[in-house]
Amino acid sequence: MTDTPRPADQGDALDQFLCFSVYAAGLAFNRVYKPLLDRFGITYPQYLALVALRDSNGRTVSELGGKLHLESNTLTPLIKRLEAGGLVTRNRDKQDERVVRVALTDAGRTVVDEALGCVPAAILEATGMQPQDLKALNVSLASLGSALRNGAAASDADGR
Amino acid sequence: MTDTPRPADQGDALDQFLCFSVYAAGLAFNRVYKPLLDRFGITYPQYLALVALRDSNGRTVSELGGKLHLESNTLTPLIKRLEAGGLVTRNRDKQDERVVRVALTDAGRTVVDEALGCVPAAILEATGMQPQDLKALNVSLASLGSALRNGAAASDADGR
DNA sequence: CTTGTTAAAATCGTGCACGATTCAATCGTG
DNA sequence: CACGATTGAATCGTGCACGATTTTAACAAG
Repeated sequence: MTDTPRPADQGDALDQFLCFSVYAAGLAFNRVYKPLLDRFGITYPQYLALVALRDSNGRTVSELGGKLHLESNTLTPLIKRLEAGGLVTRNRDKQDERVVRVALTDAGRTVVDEALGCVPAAILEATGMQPQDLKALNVSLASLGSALRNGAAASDADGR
Repeated sequence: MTDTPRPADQGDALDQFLCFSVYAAGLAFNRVYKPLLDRFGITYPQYLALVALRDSNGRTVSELGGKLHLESNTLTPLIKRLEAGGLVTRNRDKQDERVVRVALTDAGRTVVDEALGCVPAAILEATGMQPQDLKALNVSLASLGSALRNGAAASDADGR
């Protein structure tokens, strides 16, 4: 533990790629979250969806997708699994039968609240970083993400 | 286009989560990479694997996994797809028949070199950020990633 | 009312990521 | 040499992410 005798992950071309750091950090987050969320019987994307629903319950699949940056082809099965677990309900909107509104059940709200009560603190500790550093990193990454999303649209509108 | 008239992705709890910024940035990177890599017939993880191989050809599956932070259950099928595409070869080591050595073919090397010739520049442009800012972000993220990986190991050795 | 169009969600096929397990080769010790 | 333990890779089942397509509902002329 005092030394990591694996000199293999330094100095390679991959380490110069920001995209790889993002990719690897995503994998690492997933692995830290997994044992924490297993106790609630949910996965990491499901956790994100539940947190999004907590903020604005009864949103449509599209609206949820807008927050999570996912389409219905990914969200529909995920939400159905949450429904099968009794954490959310899915109901067609009476005014517009095309849209499906997703809402937390009482059990679902309990799970999110309990998870939010302990998971973020555990994650914070796992990062070993100061809250203000994490916040700064969060701001940079959020702006990177929206640049990548808008940039793709811009090059479409641009000239191709 | 000058403005993004969707007020839906600001101010939510998710936006306060660093893990979500990492997750969303990863999705966004994937979407920018996809059309760029489609022309070479490879996926984003396959691209990362080829770049890793370019640095140290003939590495074992485990060594490659050490660089990419992946296990054989993920790498084996990925490498077999690269082999099916004629980009790498897989050979059992003569000294130790347990290990499989993966090497770029000439076609594979050509693909990586051509991809590296144009893709990184396109990605840089898509981020719309200055190289030094990206570099700083890369350093922060790399340290976050290794903290998350070591933190898990530390809590293993720590009190359990 | 009918027909063409748009919009939201769902469905399908492929590839990734991972926990758990299996299989074969190597090694360690007797 | 033998045999239990370890190691490296592969296999299997589940869930995610995505492109492409389909289905159903709403809407807009005519």
